[in-house]
Amino acid sequence: MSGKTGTASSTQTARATLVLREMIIDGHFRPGERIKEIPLAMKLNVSRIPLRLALERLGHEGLLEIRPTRGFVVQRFSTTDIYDAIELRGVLEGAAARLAAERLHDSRDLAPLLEANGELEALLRTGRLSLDKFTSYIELNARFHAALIDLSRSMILRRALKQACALPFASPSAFLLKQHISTASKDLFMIALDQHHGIADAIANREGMRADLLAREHARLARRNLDTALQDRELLKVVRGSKLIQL
Amino acid sequence: MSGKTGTASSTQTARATLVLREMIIDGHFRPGERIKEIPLAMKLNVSRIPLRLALERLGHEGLLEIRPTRGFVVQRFSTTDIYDAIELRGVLEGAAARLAAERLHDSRDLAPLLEANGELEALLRTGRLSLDKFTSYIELNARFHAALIDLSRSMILRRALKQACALPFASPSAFLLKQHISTASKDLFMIALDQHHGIADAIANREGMRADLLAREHARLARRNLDTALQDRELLKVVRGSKLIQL
DNA sequence: GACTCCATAATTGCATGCAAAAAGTAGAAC
DNA sequence: GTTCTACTTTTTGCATGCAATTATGGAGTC
Repeated sequence: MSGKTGTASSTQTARATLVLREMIIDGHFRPGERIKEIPLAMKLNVSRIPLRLALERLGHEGLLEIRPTRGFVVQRFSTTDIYDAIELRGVLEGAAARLAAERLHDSRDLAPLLEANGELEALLRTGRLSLDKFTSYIELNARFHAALIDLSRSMILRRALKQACALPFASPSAFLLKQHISTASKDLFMIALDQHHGIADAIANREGMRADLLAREHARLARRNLDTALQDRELLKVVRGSKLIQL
Repeated sequence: MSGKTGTASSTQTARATLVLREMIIDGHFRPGERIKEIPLAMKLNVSRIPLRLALERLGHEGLLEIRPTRGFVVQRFSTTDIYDAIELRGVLEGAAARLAAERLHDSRDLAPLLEANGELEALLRTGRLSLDKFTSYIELNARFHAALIDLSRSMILRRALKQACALPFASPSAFLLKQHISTASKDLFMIALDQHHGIADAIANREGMRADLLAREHARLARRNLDTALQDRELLKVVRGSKLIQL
């Protein structure tokens, strides 16, 4: 009668964190709402201890506000917050790109970055984007960004970037929507890829400043996508975490 | 017989977090050492639940590494990590300064920043630095940095900066040591103050780029202090968190 | 009608004990 | 001498129940 409800994960805490994160992002709670442990624990079929740990984690991720001895409250985000979260990612990825340029020893280390770019290029060349190509795109894009932070060789920066990307609308693929495929957005993919090439080139030439600026500008592409989404209410509905945004 | 051992704080978790943080920073554990809950709980006079929560928090601060279902391990830092942590703070404060410049509406909002600078100036003018003047310096310096992040009007950036400064050697006053007072370091204080003025001036004139670069360079002063400390083993011993550094 | 104060209800904080998983250990087979 | 395996020990994960804290509602007072 316990937690055999399908979602297989090693511990109750991990399970609760996963489920609760999705619930919050999907808007099952009102922003500003205080979360009550006991009813929620019953709903999630876990006891209060793992639930508490899950709440704590989501608090550190930024989805919940931690009020000592007074529970957890669902965080509220303004559009400015979202701009700032994207800008923050840009600043951090910019720093990573600069460090990558400054710390590059062997140009062979660039391989993962160049590979991701190569595959992205191949993907975009093959005519229209289908749905599964879109999925591949997201995955390859993630690989590029992972390779970039690897090149920075900075544990500190990696931690900070991971933290920044924990917010659902801050990740590199936050505003890449299936719905965009058919519209006039292939241009944006090409621009993004060009920026990828630029970043790789800058790092290869040890042009730290250029790499920094390009990476920042690259992040601002997400901002443009956000603007598109914000103008179209229907589109905004499918954006992950949009329920947490108060316009 | 319970936790009436003096250290008054609202909850067991808060108490445990406080004490444990100091223990880790003071080097009561070896970097890389796995922390065992039960003995530690007995040592701290708390049960395992609040201890677990404290461990979790310190994990998110970056002092501990979280290994799911395999406990917590004391984080190990290289000198590069410390440089990176300082650089990260510089990048974030730079972004804050730039946003402050871009978002400044009313120049009267600069008051807290200018006030802190004014008092710092007065403090440095009055002859030699005594010990309590040094304490005031640290406090005023903190006020300046708090005012800066306030001016950025960015909750996101504030969160990120707070997270970055959680590491003991990343905070703005990390390498300001009592031991520095008498040595040839008044110059550094004056340089720091000059940078403060420059940042305030840049913000007042809405020169975002200048504010950004000055704030970054300002953070690098900490790096210089770090270099001084690294060259002198005796000095390094009194640096907060130095036991976590493996040379 | 607003305010204070108190009683009651709701909610979080925590200790204990047990179960499950991981780490460590010894012995046997190769 | 090495590797695999079974067993023991250690350690983490979690549910329950109780204590302490905080919110709530209502009576009394100004």
